[in-house]
Amino acid sequence: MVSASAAVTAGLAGSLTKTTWCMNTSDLIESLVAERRDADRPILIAGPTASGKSALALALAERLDGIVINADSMQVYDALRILTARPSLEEEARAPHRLYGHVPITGPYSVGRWLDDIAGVLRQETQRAIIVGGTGLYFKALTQGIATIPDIPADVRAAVRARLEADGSAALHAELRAIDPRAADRIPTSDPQRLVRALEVHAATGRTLSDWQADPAAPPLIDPQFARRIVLWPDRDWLRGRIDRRFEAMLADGVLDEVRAVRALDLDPGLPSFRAHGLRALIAHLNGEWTLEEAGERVRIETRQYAKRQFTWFRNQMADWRRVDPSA
RNA sequence: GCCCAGGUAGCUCAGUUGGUAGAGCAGCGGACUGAAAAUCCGCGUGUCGGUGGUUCGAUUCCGCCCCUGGGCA
Repeated sequence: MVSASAAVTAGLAGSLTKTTWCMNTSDLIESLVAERRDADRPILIAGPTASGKSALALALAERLDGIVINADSMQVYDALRILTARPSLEEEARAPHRLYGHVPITGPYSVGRWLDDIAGVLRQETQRAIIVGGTGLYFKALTQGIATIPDIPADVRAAVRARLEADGSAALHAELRAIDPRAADRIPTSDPQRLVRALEVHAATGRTLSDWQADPAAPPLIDPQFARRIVLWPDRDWLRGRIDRRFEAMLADGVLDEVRAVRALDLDPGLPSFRAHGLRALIAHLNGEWTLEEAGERVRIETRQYAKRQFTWFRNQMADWRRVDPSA
């Protein structure tokens, strides 16, 4: 008992070095509650989809009088509560929640907007910040900073995309090589998203993406050395079962009604919010193109593949975060 | 019981005029600086249903057997 909590304290103190040992979530909660002197340290909780992040964050918020702040790129959209597995109204009532569903589904959003949003929240709120989500890039920007590049006007973005369609990626890549050889070296012709990004930054600002990124970075909003950084690391098979069951729960909660309402808006399927797993598949089902069985299988596959990419990110980009096993 | 068509990678299939085989999907690994639930890169040994035979050599040809689907009784 004594030695266990001593080990926990030692582990927290040494969490900057590589942590290979795991603890379960209830031990984690007790250890964080026990460290009273560190009550101002933000808690960062990452983890693959369906690993139980939101429940852990809520439990910690209740115990520590904290505020739960979203770090998930899809849970920000207002019309997709069930599909993106956002906390329910009842859960949101148990502790303050910020940056959930605060963006219209029709709107653009990005890591930059999120950084602005969370900066505002951190400035205003005094309760302990518990930042939770699965979007690795958001945590990276939060703890390491990101180049300060102005917003690109929508018409510039549309123009570059139109030229990609018209001229093809090889032509655009050659163009990029002429203006920003460093970016051309690291961005493959086959990666349209990054190719377009590099070109639109230059078109809108007159500076190359590489130059912007070479600028000294602004200090990160959260000092990673100061924060408690936790990444949930469940067993893969356990997670697969959770993903399957979560989809069944979404159906029971009325996800088809939610998707039907979104479909009725007749939005552009190119919208960022349409990247939400299952949205296209369930719309296809509602249109009679797929059976529910087929759409469900698609959703489960998309979700599993995403979880795998998340593991890759966490393993290689968050190697020094403390791993906690929710399946233990 | 008879006839026909199939049994090849986890799944759906292609292929080898006899020299032990390859796609898509799934899966696994990796990258990641403003759409990141995105975008992109890499990874394919599997008793080629079983067993006998022909052959230098059979997954490929022949015999028998088993299984699946369809048809006839």
